[in-house]
Amino acid sequence: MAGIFRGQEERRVKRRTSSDDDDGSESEEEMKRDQREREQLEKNLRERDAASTRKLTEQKLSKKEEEEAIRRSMAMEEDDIHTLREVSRQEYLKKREQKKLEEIRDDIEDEQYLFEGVKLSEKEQREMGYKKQIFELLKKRTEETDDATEYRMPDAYDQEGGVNQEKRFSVAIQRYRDNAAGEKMNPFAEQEAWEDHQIGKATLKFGSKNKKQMSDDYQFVFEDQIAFINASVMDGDKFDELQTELHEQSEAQSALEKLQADRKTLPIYRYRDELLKAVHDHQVLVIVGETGSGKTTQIPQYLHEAGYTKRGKVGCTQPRRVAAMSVAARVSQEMGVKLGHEVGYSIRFEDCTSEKTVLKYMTDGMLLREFLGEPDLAGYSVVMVDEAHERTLSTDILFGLVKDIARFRPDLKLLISSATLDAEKFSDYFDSAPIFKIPGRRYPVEIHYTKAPEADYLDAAIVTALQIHVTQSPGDILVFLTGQEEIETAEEIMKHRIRGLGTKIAELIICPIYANLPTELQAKIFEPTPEGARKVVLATNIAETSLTIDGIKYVIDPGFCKMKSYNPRTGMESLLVTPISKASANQRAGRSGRTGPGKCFRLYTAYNYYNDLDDNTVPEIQRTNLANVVLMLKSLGIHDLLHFDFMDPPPSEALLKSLELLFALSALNKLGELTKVGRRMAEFPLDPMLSKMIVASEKYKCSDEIISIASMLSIGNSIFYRPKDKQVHADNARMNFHAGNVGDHIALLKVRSMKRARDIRDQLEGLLERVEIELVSNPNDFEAVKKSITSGFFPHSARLQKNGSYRTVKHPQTVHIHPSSGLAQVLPRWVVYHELVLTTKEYMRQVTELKPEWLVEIAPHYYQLKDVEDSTSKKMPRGEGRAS
DNA sequence: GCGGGACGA
Repeated sequence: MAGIFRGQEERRVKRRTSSDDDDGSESEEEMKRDQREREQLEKNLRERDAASTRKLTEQKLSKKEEEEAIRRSMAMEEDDIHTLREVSRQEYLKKREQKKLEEIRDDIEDEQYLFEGVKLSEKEQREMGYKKQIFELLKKRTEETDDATEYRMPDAYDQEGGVNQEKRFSVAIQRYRDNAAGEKMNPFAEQEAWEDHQIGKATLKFGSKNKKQMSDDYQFVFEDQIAFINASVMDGDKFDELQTELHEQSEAQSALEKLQADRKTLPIYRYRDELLKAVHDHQVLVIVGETGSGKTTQIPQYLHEAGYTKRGKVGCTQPRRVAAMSVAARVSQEMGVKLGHEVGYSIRFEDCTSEKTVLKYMTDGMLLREFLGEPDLAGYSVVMVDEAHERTLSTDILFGLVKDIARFRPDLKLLISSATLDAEKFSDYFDSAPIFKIPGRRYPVEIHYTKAPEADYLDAAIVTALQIHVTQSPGDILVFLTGQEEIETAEEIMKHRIRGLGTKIAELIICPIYANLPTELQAKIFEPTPEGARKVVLATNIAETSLTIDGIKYVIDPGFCKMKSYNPRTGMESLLVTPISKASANQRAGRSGRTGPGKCFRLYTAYNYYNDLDDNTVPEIQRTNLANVVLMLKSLGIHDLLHFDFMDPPPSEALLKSLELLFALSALNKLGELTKVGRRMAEFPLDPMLSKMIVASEKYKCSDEIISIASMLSIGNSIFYRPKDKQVHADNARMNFHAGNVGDHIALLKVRSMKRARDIRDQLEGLLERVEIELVSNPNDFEAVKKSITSGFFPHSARLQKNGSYRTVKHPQTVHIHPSSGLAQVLPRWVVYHELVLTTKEYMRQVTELKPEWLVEIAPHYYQLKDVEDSTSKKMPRGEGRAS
């Protein structure tokens, strides 16, 4: 059974909450060790700085080269923050370089052999010349850097029995510094960009036209070759002036001073005073900060330095937990304070803050929760909504709320940070707030479009990947696909084709990645590519924002993703393969330009891009079930939801549907006011139907079982990992839980081993106490459990029809039991379901049998006797499918 | 006969 369950092992850091746990009580030994570590670190840094200064003077870097070196060192900042799992980059870069060298040498040899006696055109001769030139340059550099740079093996910072947080972040920071130092020594930084460009150009030409086709081995790949047009270049951001502070400070005395010096090299540093003035003059400010500008780490510090934290905290929201954690860690290092003291973070299950905390990083959903306890955010003097362009459900609601409180709290400053495209829109929404632009640092990305539309994008993506592998210079490939199944198919086809090509091409390592993949398999994509090989990462949208993979130089973008859409009328959710937006396409392209110039191959035409794609993705708030949003807003005292100031209002039908549901659950009274039940429900960070189920469990004395079920239901369907090759095995394992056909909800009770579910359960247990519900276990009374479930889910009832399908009772539509359900073969006469999904059919997921009379008993306001009178019962054999 | 991705005092 192991391996079937997806171990949701998020890296959890030990809580270090209260301020009193280390000030006085830190043991002497620890202090000594800390001291030793600090000294060692400082010593290392001094040595490195000295070496780098020497090197720099020797090489007499031109201003431009220096600029390039800084740019490179900065580009790594974000990566370090985002990928703590990163292994030593230095080593990887070295290998990559050697690989490049060998490949070019081989290329030159091959070509000399192949073109012997063939008359080359002038252009071809010139390209050959470039290659030889590049080869010489690379050779020279490899020899030089070999003795100049020290390579370090990755530190193991995950120890058994817990994660040493200090160690872990210090490793990340150290690595960041190593890279910065290492890159500064590279006198060929600028050269390399040119080389990459030229290599790409040269090999593309040779590969597709002449050389490779002469060899039969490559025929297969090139039979169905796809023609691309290089239509545009997404420019790297330029910054006009060079900042020399970094080098002036290179003899810095301590690690902290060095960090401070590094801060000054960020693009944002030059705008510091201007920014502070703008914040002083305006209450709301829209900040456009490109990737790598340092806005997330620096702005809160600037505000702190300017004294804003004297009046209250500076809060900065992130859409993702890891981002909140790692940014906070970085900032605490820069400020030289312990994480959780002056700088802290707050995410679900983990509050790493104390009374001292003045800079607080948190997930956007967390700030939303804080609103419930502190509707005016009195504790904050500044709120910064970062990555606002991602438009998560939580940010959209935050917008409305902060805009509202800003009106009666003139001392509260709001910073909204977004990408370029949306800035105007944000500004308009916040009453024409000024826009403050900060340039970032990014490498140029060449965009290629197909000449003609591709009918089969999956096949086209595979062909393109192989095409790149054979013809383009080293650098890993990232392919965006829509889902697990597609990724598995692509992996199979690719493996098959590679086998067909035998050993004539370099090794191609295929790495699938999607959220449902077990963590240990996910780690594969972060392993550095071995020498002589190339990695191709087949990813879902997860790689678009949530994780950063190093070494990606080519991106293949078929232009599709799966998107959730919600039909408020039927209450049905579905995942549709939809064309992506322009914003999304650009985000994808940008993934190739993180560590060097990159290329993006779009499997659609330039015409498609400009005319068929939407500018922005439809914000989540317009395509989701709003029941818990409505409950939350109601409990914040916002009554007129239809006129609430949403930036992009959700369809009113969705709002009305949610209000109707909350009324049915008796969370709202007839006037639309929150009831006592509703107030208790709002305490739970769950869907209202689940909250209601918990609240109702008090009456049926089975709260213990119910919160287990609720936590399992709320983590959704990602429990069962079901890889293609082990489907049968996985299904058998799952069926074991359904022994006795007790219904899907109760079957969940038997699955207790998942960490995330446990976390949620623990949280819910705490909340039970808060709303004064006793934790009572009643393990053998399934009827009580089922009645509790029914109390929350009675609007989701369905009745069996003669043909084996079901019909929902209240808003009649035909549905089916999902094949993964334990009741799929049993077909009870009456069921409640957790959710409706539209996939190949209209399915009810998570189904439990119920007695129709319960509906009238539990929800007399919702069901009348005539609704549940079994008109078909006379035609059906008695007793069959009757509730037990 | 079946899964985009985040997120929650």
